[in-house]
Amino acid sequence: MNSSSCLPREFYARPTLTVARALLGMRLVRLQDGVQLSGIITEAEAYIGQEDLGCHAHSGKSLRNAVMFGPPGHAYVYFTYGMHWMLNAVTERQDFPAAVLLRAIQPLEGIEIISARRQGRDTFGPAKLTQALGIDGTLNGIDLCSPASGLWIEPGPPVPESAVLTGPRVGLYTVPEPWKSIPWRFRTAINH
DNA sequence: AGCACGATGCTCT
DNA sequence: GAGCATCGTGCTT
Repeated sequence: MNSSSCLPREFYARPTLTVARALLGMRLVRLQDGVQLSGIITEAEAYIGQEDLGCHAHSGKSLRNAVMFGPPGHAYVYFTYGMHWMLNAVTERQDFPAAVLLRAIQPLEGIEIISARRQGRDTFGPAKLTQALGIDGTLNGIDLCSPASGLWIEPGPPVPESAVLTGPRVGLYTVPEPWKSIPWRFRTAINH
């Protein structure tokens, strides 16, 4: 696959809900040690600005969330629950902290390697996705619009509106309403 | 098929 | 010291 076809920065420099929806069906590509792995994005969630009490940026800029305050099209990768890495794509304009959490892929290239890393289990889950593609904190802040970083997103098969499901974001147990239930989760209706 | 729980360590108050 | 944008196991229905 041609790595020059990574999505341009203007793709990410749009409203976060637009980007989250548009990422469904796109191909997430990881080039690591000369081996290319990829998968179709099937689930994503929007985290939008300091008003959003579910967003890491809600209490201001910190060392951890600083990348979200930067320019769009970069990877915000953070560590949680003592063992899991999460991958986000930064959206909107510089200084407006927002991002899309990538929550699931359907493996496309490098299926044997992915299967081995996952010990035969699925890749539907934000930490499963990063484990499958070998994504960790060393990729925090990298530019998704440059293939040199080894991680980028390319166009993929379009997902029709009829195949898009929405609902509340996952895992925000202690986040107050309306943020806890606002339907900012997008997924492709496929049988797992 | 669904729920409860333990693992495990970083970040910020 | 508390709280995680989770996962896999093991137990219950």
